[in-house]
This record gives sequence, C-alpha cells and structure tokens, in this order.
Amino acid sequence: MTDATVTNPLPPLYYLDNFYSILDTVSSRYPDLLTRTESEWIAAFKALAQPAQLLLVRMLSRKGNWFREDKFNYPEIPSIDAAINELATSSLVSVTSSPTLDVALAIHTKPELLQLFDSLPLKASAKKPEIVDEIMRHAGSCPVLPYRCIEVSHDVLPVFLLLYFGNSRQNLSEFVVSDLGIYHYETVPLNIKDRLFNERSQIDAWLALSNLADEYWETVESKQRAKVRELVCRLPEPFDWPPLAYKRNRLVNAVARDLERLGDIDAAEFLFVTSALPPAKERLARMALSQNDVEKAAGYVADMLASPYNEEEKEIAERLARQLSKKGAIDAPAKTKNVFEEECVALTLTQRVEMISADYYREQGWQVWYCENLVLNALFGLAFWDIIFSPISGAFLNPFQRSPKDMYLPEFIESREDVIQSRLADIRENTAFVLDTYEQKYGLANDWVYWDYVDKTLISAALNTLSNDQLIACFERILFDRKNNRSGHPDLFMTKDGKCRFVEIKGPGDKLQHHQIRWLNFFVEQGIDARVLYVSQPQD
DNA sequence: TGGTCATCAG
DNA sequence: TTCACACGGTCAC
DNA sequence: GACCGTGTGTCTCTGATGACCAGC
Ligand SMILES: [Mn+2]
Repeated sequence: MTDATVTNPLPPLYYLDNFYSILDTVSSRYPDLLTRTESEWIAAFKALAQPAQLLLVRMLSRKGNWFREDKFNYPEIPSIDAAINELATSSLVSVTSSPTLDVALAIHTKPELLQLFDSLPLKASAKKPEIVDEIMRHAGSCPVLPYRCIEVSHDVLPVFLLLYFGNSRQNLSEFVVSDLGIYHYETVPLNIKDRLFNERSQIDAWLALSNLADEYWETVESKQRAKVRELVCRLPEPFDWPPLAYKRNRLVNAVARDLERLGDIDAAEFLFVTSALPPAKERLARMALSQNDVEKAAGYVADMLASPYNEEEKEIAERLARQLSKKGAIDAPAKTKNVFEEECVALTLTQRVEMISADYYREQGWQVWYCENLVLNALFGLAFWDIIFSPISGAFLNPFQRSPKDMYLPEFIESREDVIQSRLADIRENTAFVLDTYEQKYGLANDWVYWDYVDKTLISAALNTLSNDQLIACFERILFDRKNNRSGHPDLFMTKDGKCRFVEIKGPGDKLQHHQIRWLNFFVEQGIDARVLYVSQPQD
C-alpha cells in the first residue's frame, strides 16, 4: 500500500475550509453562470457567523434535505440552537415542529414511529415499509414534535461540486483523502480562466442528466428493469456539445439495451438511432438481423465499415458483414489470420489457473508476473508522464485529477501532437528515463500507473527485454485508442535470459476475447514473443 | 442479538 | 455511477 | 463459432455507527 497507513491530522474546521475553497473557485471561475439564487445564497452564507456556517455545511454534505435538531452531534459547534436560529433568520433553512407526514415518516426510525403513533394498531414485528404504509392509511398528520425539524432551503452543493470539479463523480471527500495523505496528486498549475461550461443551459442539462442516470441505476439495482420504460420519455434530445452528447448517449444506450432485452424492439431502435456512440449501430444491425431484415442490417454494417468509431466497431462490422455475406447481402472482408502460437498443457488446478500457469513457466526458468494490463499501462503512464500532466488549457480544472480531462478524447493527441512525436523519438534513443520517472513520481496518482501493483523490478525487466522500437510500437498502439487499448493485454508477462514473453492464459471453458486477439497478433507482428496457453485438467 | 447494509467522519 | 475479465449457457451452421 | 447474461473482484480510503431485520 502506497503510504496508506500514514494519515495526517486534519485542521479542526477542515470541512469549512474545503467548502470555502469550492465557493471561492466557483465564484471567480463562473461569476456569469451562477443563477441569482446561487449568488444570493453565497452572499448570505458568507454573512453568517461561523457556527451557522459549520452547521449548514454539515447538513449540505449529508444525504437528504431534512434533519432533526435532536440528532445533531457536532461538538465543534458551540450552540446548535443559535446556529439553527441564525440559519432560519437568513432563510437558508426552514424550521418546523410539525413536518408533513411523509417527511416525518422518513426522518424517524421504526421504534420512534411505533411510539409516535402508538394510538394506531401497529405491529412491532412488521417491516418498516409496512408500518409506513399503515400510518399513511390511518393517520392524517404527524403529531407536534418536541424537537425541531430543519429543511435545507437550497440544494446548492451539487451545482457547486459540478462547477468546481468539472464532473459529477468527485465530492468534498477528495479534499479529505488528499489531506490525510491517502492520495497524492501531481501538481499542475490551474488557470482560473479555464472553464468547462460556457452557458448556463449546459450546467442545467448536465445536472438533469446526472439525476436521470442516478434514477436509472437505482431501478437497475432494484432489479426492476421493466421500470426503465418510464424513463424513456424523459431522456433529452441529442446535444451538440460533446461532453453532454457523450453523457447522454451512454445513458440512451443503456436504456435502449434494456428495452431490447425486454423485447421492446421498436422503442429500442427509436432510441439507438439517436445515439452516435457504440454500440448503438451494432445493436441496430443485430436487431435488424434477428428480425430477418437483411437489407436494413446491411445498411448499418456498411455505415460502420465506412466510418468506424474505433477499431472495435470496425471489427464488429467486419464480423457482421461476414454473417450477412452468407445471405448474399453484402461482400465482406476476409477474416484475418491469427499469427500467434497456441500452447496446450494439462495442469492440476489447485488455485487460479493464472497462478498455476505462472508456476509452470517458473519451472522453465522464467521470472513471471501476473499483471494483465498493469505493466504496459504503467510503462506508458511513466514514459509520457509530463505530457499527460502538461498544463494544456482546460485539461486540469481541479487539484485532484489522475489524468487530464481530455485523456480519452481525440483532442488529447491533437493538442499534444508535437511533444508526443518527439517523446517517441526520444524513446528510440533511450528508455532509462522511465525508471527515473518511476522514482521521482512514486506514489502520485496517475490513471495509468497503479503503484501498489507494479514494482520497479517489473518495470526495469520490461525495459530491459523489450527493444526500444517494440516499446514505441506498444505506446503508439495505446496512444491510438487510449480508452480501448488500455485493456486486453495478456495475463502473464515473463522474462528469461534477456528475452520477454506475454502469455494469455485460458482455462477450461474460457475463450480468447476479441481485444485479446488483437493484442496477441500485434505483439507477434512487432516481433514480441506472445502466445496463448490453453490449460486443461489432466486425465487420471 | 448477531449479521448486513447504508451512511458518515476524518 | 464501474470496469475488466471469466464462466457457462444457447443457438445456428 | 458467435453471442449473450451473469458472476467476481475491484485498481477511487477505512473504520465507526446506527438502522433494519431475521432468528432465537
Ligand atoms: Mn486469461
């Protein structure tokens, strides 16, 4: 574990400091995009005394809008009572002792509800949802409570987080895990003029889409896939702005795939045709094919062949074309022949087949690592470290990034074309700097380098056994499609006598995946020893 | 009352 | 708002 | 052989606490 055991103490009011960092950044980066409500909220917040600020940030960083005065336990806030009063006076919260019934039901535990509504014939053994139903049926309202309930008036945190981080995945705990020393981030100069959003409508659409995606995942998690039908009409129309278009099409593809599984082929098609993101065209072709509409399927396949989104979509189209050509609908490119070796062996499987196979090669004198994608990705992340973290405008929006915002977008290459080319040329001459980078950057978060899983001996073994040209070829392949070519690497990497070998392990019943085949063929074309090992159980 | 899960804190 | 991979099944050829 | 759905570990922290439930 990289330093994870060492945790630094946090300053006493760390969460208020962190919240202020966000407010300050957001209001200086996006003064023109904040709504009137948000600007006034910030002004009102800053005018509060510190205890009231503390309590409000505590509430904002918790789930839900409703809280109970009697349940607060914040020793750092001198008077909860005074803080609540001040927040209520500023209209930042509203306060009541008689909340509506549904709120009361949500903020009380089951034992509390049994006591609160003891005049109703409730069964203590019933589950909470049943008790809630029962109370809803028989009680008109909630009795007046001996404590106050507080509702946060404006749920401003999601907007501020989105504007600060530039995504809807990171939150206030980024500050904490970083300050505790659990994560260490590369320092990249941030420019306050760099903005992700340029219109308010982009922010609102983003938040709406995030909420919709949340809802979608909740329905999927609750195993009620049929309910996704209710989401369909709330999906937004396609966007021109790429970040929103991508986010939208991912959700559309997921929903459409569920509709397809539910047998709602027409509805699925209706959605897929609005999505430019794979696998939309593939699904359209397959749906047409399964309905025996060969013409239509051929149309989508031809479309994919003419302008494939990436290597994967191109291969899928070629396979589909071969299926269609049997029906005489289209002429298909021939199947490419595999050029890697296939080795077969019978081994007794006492643990994971990859481990057993690693021992099998160790007995032959190899030094073996079961590292899958880790080794090539780490080499790439190290060799291109300063390019990945170069302060390109708009690429770094917050101090907690493991990669630039455009790492997996076409712009990554376009904006860095020259430095990438000159780095590749450098690597042709020497690769020793990669190990230096390993030492200098050890522990710093990088999307490509998982320090706890890739040790220095592995990195130097790879550098010593792959030729510079082979390394360049691997990097070019990763650079070509950063998103897809960071996976599919063989299970085992091994070295012996200054040579290396990649081996993908296939146990009984396991088959090569398409991207694994692409990598194996690529290695062999580059003169790198790569093969698949088929392991079977010995017959007794 | 012990196990599981969600939530919160640092 | 998850991803990569393995596994086991079906279907058609 | 091709495709599909599902399971598994996980590589976005770790431990404490409380709510809930089932079983005794
Ligand atoms: Mn394998």
